Amino acid sequence: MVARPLSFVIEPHRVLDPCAHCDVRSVSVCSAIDDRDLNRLAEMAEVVNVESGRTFIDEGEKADAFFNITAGTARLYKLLPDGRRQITGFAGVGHFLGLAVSATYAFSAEAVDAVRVCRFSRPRLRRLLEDFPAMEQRLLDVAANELVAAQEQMLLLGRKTARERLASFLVARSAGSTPCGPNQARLHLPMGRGDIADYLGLTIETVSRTLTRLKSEKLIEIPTTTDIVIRDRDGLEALAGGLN
Amino acid sequence: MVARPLSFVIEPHRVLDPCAHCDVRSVSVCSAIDDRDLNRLAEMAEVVNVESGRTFIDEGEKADAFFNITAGTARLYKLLPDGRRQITGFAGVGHFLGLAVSATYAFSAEAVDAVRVCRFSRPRLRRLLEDFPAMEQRLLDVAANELVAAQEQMLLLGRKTARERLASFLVARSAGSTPCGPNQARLHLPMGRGDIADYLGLTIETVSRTLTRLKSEKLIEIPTTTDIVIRDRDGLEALAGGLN
DNA sequence: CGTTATCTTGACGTACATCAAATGTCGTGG
DNA sequence: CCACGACATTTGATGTACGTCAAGATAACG
Repeated sequence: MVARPLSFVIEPHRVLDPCAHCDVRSVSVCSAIDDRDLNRLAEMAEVVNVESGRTFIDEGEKADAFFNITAGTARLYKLLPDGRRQITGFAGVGHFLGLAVSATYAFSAEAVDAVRVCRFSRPRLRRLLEDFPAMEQRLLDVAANELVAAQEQMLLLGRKTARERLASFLVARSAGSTPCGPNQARLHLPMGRGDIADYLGLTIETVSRTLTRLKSEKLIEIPTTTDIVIRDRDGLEALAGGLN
Repeated sequence: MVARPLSFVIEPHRVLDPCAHCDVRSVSVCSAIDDRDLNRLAEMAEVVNVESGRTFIDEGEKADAFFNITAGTARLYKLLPDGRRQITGFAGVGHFLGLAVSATYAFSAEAVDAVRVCRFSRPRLRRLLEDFPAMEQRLLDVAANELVAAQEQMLLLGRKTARERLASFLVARSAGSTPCGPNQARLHLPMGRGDIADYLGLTIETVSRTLTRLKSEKLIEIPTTTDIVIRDRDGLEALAGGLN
């Protein structure tokens, strides 16, 4: 596979008023725009498909666009010169990316699986925001929520044990997943162990060992590497919160 | 020292139009409000003095106010039930606090030294924001900047060594401090070793040891425990960035 | 100028990292 | 369908950076 300058496929709009038919709008910042103004949003949006593993935001590059994820999951990360990586978050459907004041991106983003994004040019979105304060307010809410999540993650990275980190990760992921029985849930992990490790500030080996330990303690089951069943949600939550 | 329900002193405004004479306005979000509208801001602001060590925001409590720091430094932190503490940031003059969507505060805030804050009731500030989109935009910028800082801190907590953490901390603190010679700077640390430890995800002992090591390596000097001189800013920055 | 909190230094322990190998998973082609 | 190779995950043996426990040394304070 050869790296090419333009590494993703751009799909020109084929339908009229694509935003009106967007099934992701309800969970994204776009819901702040009224139905009758959707065409203004649509004409500046560009649908981009990013295949698994491809980078679509590069830390340090000129930040000329915002992104809204409409399918798949992306990992957001920062690197140290020697290759150490910290994943700062996983961005799923409805997630808004690129909220930077600076002229360059502060992080990189890569597709974990097949990702589709709506791409907005920065200056055009800026202008849109001036006309639609509701959208700006919505963005402020999003940013405030991310800030809260970031603080929670700092607590995890700075003060929790490996076991507590994994428990926290699974509990957080289980929010909005299919509950299968009382005190239980089944969840799918699109990212590999390496991603989980770099998200939790651990190594692959420690993640693996800790998961098998949680399994032996009957807190979880691991039917496949990418699917995990929470057997004892309360126990896991207690662990995540620092008890035990 | 007995804890009392109302643990800080409220100073009623004595001057007319206090915001107009506020020497902190230029570095705070309040600068987004036009001179002629300042009275609207002033009538909802309340100056509060918080003495050293006092808590003025309690994680989990009802979030009924925003704060703007006008003097001193506060530590923002989260606790685990067994007492483990992670300081998520130090808030200095001009810093805006309380940007939470949720009904309760996501963190606690304590005065490191003597702190003075402007306190705004939440509903009233919300109404003000509706009338002044410039203020809202300013808040969005603030939030975006904090998000960038939070991601940087996640990289620090998840992937940097103790030596790199201290170097990063000192370099970050030296931004905007008095430069005393080329490649040098003098900086004051209002917080103790325990605060630094809880901010960097380390223990007091490791912070102390690492500082003395940086001193022995001629990267810094430690004239007093609360004042540090950076002798080799480039070396410290390289270390902070993960080189060496 | 004692008293107490904070900081530093030392000796030792441990949770997690590192290194290494075995096992499992999945796509590809015979 | 099965054999093969590439890669991800698990498991094991060992190392180490940082934590813990315990004194001293400084600094802060009445």
